[in-house]
Amino acid sequence: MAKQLRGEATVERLLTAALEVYAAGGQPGFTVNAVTAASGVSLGSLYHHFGSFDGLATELYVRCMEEQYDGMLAALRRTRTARTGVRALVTAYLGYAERNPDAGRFLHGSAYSSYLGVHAERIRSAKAAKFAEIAAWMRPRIAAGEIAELPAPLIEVLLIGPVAVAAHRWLAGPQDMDLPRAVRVLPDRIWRSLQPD
Amino acid sequence: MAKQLRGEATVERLLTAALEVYAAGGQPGFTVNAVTAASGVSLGSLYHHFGSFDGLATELYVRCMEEQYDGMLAALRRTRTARTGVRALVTAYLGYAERNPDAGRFLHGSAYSSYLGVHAERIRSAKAAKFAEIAAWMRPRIAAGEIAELPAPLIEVLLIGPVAVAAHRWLAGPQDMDLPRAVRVLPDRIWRSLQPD
DNA sequence: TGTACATCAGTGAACGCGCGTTCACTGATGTAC
DNA sequence: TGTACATCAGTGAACGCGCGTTCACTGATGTAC
Repeated sequence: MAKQLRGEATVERLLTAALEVYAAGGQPGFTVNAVTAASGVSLGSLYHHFGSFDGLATELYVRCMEEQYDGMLAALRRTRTARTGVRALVTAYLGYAERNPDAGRFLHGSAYSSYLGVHAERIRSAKAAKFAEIAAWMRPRIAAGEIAELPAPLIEVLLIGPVAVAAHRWLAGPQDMDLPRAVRVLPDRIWRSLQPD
Repeated sequence: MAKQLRGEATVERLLTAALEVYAAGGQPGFTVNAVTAASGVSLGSLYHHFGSFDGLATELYVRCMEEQYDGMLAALRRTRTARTGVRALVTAYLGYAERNPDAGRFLHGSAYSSYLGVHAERIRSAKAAKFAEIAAWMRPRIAAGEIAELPAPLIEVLLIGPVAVAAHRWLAGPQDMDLPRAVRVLPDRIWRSLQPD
């Protein structure tokens, strides 16, 4: 028997409400009851679709993360050189955070949180799959001597580290981080750190 | 009347036990009851000294953070040039995480957590005070054209971003991050990103 | 085309657990004179 | 040197709250024949 369509709509309503609840109340306000109240969906229905509250949170995390990486990959494909590619990745990351602050806050705030423990593998593999595409883009450029020959995790750290911290600072308090300036400055600075000798 | 000495010993026992509890059970296992049980100190005594459980967690956070930054500052003072200074900061950060994995995990895991909301100002100002010392070291070097002329928050992001993410990856699972290699590679790479044009 | 039936989807009251916190109290320590 | 007293330090039973989860159930949907 085919899946019913209204089920998908309910799932959507729950995930949307969950992000709103997190945005409004942060980690402490992020509870099953708050999400059911905000979505208008019953408690039992939530459990029917997600199995547990951690399950819902994991699903939301994976979706936001994939959305962000898909944006970065789309930007990457519009480029040709190693330099413009790296710069596009940096800009796209910051752009996503700027356009989707709620998702950004959820991603950053959940990164080390309780449900990561339970569904760690799900999240890890989803993230690895997305980063593998970026790595695939880099591989020939590294071979061609356009990007420094470093282990993938270190390239990732140099690329994502500064933007992740910058985005987090901005999301925590816009007065402490001038995001437009970060968008202007960081792409070049990060590109320098990845250039070959 | 002077403060009694045994009070300080109790505070010490509680903070030590709290770090152990966090290391053993992570965020979910980090509770008042677990800390009192592990320390052998009574619940009432904990509240006498810290006022609340969040208060204890904040105190622990500030201590670990200051310990880490003090290590970085000590390393910084042993250097003379801008390049060796930046490299020393990077190495000291990673070295602290390697030597104090429990503290590192607590710092990373607590960064966006519940009690940061309550005592946010306490934590923010303590961190700002420590980073101000690093900024003071950099200022004359920037003026002398040895370090790129960037806003302090962006310098901080370029410096701390990659090491923070690298340390976090290593703490989450040593198999995903070759820390000795990071210690060899990152100082130079981060230095490049901070060099003037 | 109609009916029987399996499965998907949704409901909401009820439950138990463990959390952070309170509070009335006792004991220890140092100061005043 | 001794005693009275204020304050610091420590105790642990008890409390209420809100959390995630369960479950017996009804309703909706699509398939089989």
